[in-house]
Amino acid sequence: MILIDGRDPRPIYEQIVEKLAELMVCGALAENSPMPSVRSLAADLSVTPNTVQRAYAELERLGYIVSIRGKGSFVADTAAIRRLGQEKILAELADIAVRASRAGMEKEQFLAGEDSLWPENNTVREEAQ
Amino acid sequence: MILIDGRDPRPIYEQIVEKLAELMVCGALAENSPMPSVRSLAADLSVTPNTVQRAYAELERLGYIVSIRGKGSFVADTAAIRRLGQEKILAELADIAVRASRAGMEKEQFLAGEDSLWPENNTVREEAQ
Amino acid sequence: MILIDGRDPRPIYEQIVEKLAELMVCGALAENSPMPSVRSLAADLSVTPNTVQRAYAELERLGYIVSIRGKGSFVADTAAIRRLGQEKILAELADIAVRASRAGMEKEQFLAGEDSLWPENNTVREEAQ
Amino acid sequence: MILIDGRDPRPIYEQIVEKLAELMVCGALAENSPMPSVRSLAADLSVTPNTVQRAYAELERLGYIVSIRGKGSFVADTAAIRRLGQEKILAELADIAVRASRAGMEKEQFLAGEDSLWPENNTVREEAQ
DNA sequence: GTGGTCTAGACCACG
DNA sequence: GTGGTCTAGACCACC
Repeated sequence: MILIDGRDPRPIYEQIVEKLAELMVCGALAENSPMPSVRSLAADLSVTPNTVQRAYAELERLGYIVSIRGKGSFVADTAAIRRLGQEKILAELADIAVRASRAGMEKEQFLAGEDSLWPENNTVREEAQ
Repeated sequence: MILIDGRDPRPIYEQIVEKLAELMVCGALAENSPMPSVRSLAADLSVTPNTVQRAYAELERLGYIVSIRGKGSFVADTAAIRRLGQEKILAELADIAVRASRAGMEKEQFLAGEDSLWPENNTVREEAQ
Repeated sequence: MILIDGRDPRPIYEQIVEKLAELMVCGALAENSPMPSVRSLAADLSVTPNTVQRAYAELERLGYIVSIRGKGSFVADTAAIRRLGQEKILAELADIAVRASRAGMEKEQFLAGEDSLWPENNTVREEAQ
Repeated sequence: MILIDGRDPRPIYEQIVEKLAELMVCGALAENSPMPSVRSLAADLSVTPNTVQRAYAELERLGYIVSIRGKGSFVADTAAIRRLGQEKILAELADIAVRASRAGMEKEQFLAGEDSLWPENNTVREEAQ
């Protein structure tokens, strides 16, 4: 389902949070559907349940899931999650735009790169990797 | 010259690296111009020279500066640095694009947001927030 | 009659206890009147009878109801319950007062806030929020 | 400095958070003053450093302290903390007021109790306990 | 020295 | 079975 990268400098629980959040934003995890249990996901990832627990706690704090003691964890309102995700992406985009500007890129150059990088184009190009 | 943010979770030396790299990408630090000495910069930032030293080492590893024993540190080939910076930005842009696509954003929506976020536009529009 | 909040971190049985206790303190459940049977309330709330059973046990321990084997559960002496509830509230009030004092609030400020927060006032004032 | 209560049903780390937050709201911990280190406080309280660590993480998330890797943890802007604390107290007061109202208390009764419970009065009365 | 993460195991309350 | 807390000990990066 998801994979953790030992070379990634970020803590494991944070990688789990990001991967799972992405799956929800993509719509791969439907609203109200049950998350894998803390223990089972921990076994799958070969990490201690404690670490998964921490990731789930973070996800709940961010409003991505709700955890119910004795019943399990469930993904929360998907529409809100997608909205949050899109806002986050636009914020990152704003940041990258000012950095591009300071790096001396022209607006047209940026938009062009932007245009050609959109995934639907990539599928047409069929590049390796 | 540059300022350290105590609330930033990243290590201090990394903040220094990023700030200095940005100054080079912007062109604020000209090619071959001498970097401030480790000790003077450390005094300016009120950090231990050890930390600045580490930042300089990282900058040299990244190819942003060259250190010459007994003479000091100098900013390296600016054009190459800018090129590197722009490539890095495009890579990040590609990543953001696929995530936006997966989050259900339309290409037009993305490009529009992109267009309006470009810094020079923002200064011109001056909309009420 | 009462509703369970899935997002409430407290255990379900505790929510049931609180809701029922409130109904008694309000006077909505008259003295000696029969409580709904464990099974019927469980069906109403869509929880397992086990959970309601636990709530009733807690209510009996607190002196809010008396259970008579083979006959059912009945609400206990209402006057005493109300008195208990009021004492509990005053105790909480005392705690809040010392904390407010330590937080640097003036007595007048506290009493004023107190005055304006009384429910009957709120309905009368109807200020724009 | 602070004491944890084994009979308190709340988790230990939460008790620590509350106690420390209170000390800051009271002004007992001055702005920018260093918090005890995770390990030393853990030793004082006879709990594992992990538990104190969690409490500190929560305090940082709430904006009460800032933790700097390799340097220690420091109490944040005291004025803002006090303001937050006072708002929290007023919120609790509002809650308790509606409960008192529902419990059949008269507004005058509530305000009177309120008035006599203010700590400055207590010091005059010099009651035991 | 500091804060932060992780492990391996245990216990608890809940449903 | 579930989520949640805690322990005892380890390791890491940073200053």
